[in-house]
Amino acid sequence: MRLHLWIETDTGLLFGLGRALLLQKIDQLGSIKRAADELGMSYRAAWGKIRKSEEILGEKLILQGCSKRDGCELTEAGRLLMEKFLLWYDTVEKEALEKAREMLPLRIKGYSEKKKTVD
Amino acid sequence: MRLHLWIETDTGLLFGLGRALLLQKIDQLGSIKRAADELGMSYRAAWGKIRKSEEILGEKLILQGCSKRDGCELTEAGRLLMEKFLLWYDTVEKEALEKAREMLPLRIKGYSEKKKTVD
DNA sequence: AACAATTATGTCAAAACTAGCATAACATAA
DNA sequence: TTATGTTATGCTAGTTTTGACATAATTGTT
Repeated sequence: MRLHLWIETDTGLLFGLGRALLLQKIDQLGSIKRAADELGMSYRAAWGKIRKSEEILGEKLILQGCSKRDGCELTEAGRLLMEKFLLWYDTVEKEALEKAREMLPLRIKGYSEKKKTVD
Repeated sequence: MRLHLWIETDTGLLFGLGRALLLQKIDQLGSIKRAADELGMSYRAAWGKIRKSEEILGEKLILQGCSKRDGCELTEAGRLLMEKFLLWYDTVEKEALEKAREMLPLRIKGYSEKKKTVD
């Protein structure tokens, strides 16, 4: 059993674990392309997701105009959001699952803790 | 700012606020049809959603074979799940939003608390 | 028995979303 | 200055999800 959890603002934001992990990978690898490859998605998809998030947040998450030969990196805001979000997500997910165990009448089968890539 | 939050098990369950509120309405009104109307969805859609949840849960949520003239009502399991889920959701959402305010670097605009129909 | 309201489902179109192709532009290395 | 890898973006086809239509079957009312 696991949670799907994301944030949405009035303006329609949609920022969830997927985006955060993508930003994390970009940060680690210094390239949208390589991050996309490693996460098994197309560059187009990765780029599109980030763009949409930026659009709604009204803030750049990725440095533009950075080297077009060697990749790209996050903006300060991007890195901050990514880090904080992952922290928040971890906390909330843990609590929510715990509470679910206490409060919900669900026969929980395997209880497969999703392996987290948040190291 | 608000949360999207639902539960998914290994078998693919997908039970979220929408389902819970639907069950709640059915419980209140004693009819899938009337609940669907009131929630602005088609009977077909409402029925389908419930069916899918039942299927994956392996448990009836709605009494079948009940009057086809005057409506239907929840099973014991259905009512229990609905009630507990709404409680759980409320708790988790509140905590998550609070933590978000503390932890996340998001400029929260209107902070429109979603009006809850959980009375 | 005839009628009305509702459950229960199949089906098929429509709409939303996703994936992938194509391509321009550009920066850096050689 | 040519080659390569990447950012950046439009567009289209394919897939998945959702929604509406049709229609039995059933049950209570009159």
